Amino acid sequence: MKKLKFQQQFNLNYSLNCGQTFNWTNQDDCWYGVIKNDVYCLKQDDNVIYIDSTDSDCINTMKKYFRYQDNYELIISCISLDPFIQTAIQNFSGLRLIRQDPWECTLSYLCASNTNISNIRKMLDNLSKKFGNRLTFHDKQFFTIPSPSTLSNAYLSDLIKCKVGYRAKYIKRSAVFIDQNSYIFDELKIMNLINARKKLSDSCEMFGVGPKIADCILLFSHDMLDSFPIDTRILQTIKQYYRYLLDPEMYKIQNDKSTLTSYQYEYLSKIMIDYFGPYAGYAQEFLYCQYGLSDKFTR
DNA sequence: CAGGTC
DNA sequence: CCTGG
Repeated sequence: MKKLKFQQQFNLNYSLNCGQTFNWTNQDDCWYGVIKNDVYCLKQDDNVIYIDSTDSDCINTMKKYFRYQDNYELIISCISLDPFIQTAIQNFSGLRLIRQDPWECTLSYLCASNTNISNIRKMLDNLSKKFGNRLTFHDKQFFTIPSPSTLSNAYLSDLIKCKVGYRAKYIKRSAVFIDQNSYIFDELKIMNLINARKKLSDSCEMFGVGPKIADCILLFSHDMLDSFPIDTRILQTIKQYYRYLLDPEMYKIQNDKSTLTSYQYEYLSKIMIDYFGPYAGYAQEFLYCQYGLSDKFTR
């Protein structure tokens, strides 16, 4: 058992359970999760997390994963721009963005279209059980998230057995592409958000990745903290609390339930990033959680 | 109808 | 569109 003390605010539950990541489970008063080929068991006490893991370098892995180096207080002060987000920040104080592995993040969000969090968890769990490697820890079974090469060789029919539905072809095609072109993740890291999003969502090789999922991948696994993914919850939040930031012409266009056009998506994204600034992604996560309070929180 | 996309 | 509530 090792320990990691955070100098600034940190809340493990919020960070793992706010819909950024989908393969952690709370069992026996401990958060269990798999990252790459290792199992981690985490508990929090004050600002310390206790770590039990198969990873001998788990302290450093966790420092990276929970963005230990981020200046949390600075970030919070940068985004505390109005009473609504201030409430969200108070309600979820200690929530941190997580730095995920690019492929694991991509696969998770390929599963995330047009469904709910509990179903995303099930899809990922099914994929891991069927295609991942089995690990044993604390007498429990865990499974790694399957690699691009494994999934690129999978039969579509076996993917469909994992209950991913129409996403099976997205997963298969993206896995084939990433297996052959894993360098794309390194290329993205040195691009700016706009170009990186375009590269991901316009690429017909990354089938199933549109602007929203691209923004999630860039925020959660490419250190683009300005990325502000706009999903249904965030769209509702913008309409309710940030409508005054929008050009009235633009507001008129999206008053129904249909999906945003890419033009509308890019417009809204720009407005919100201009407003919240370089750490807009942190703001997005607080707003996402806050919406969960005012609604049936499925998890 | 749910953290969209083709 | 798949699928589950």
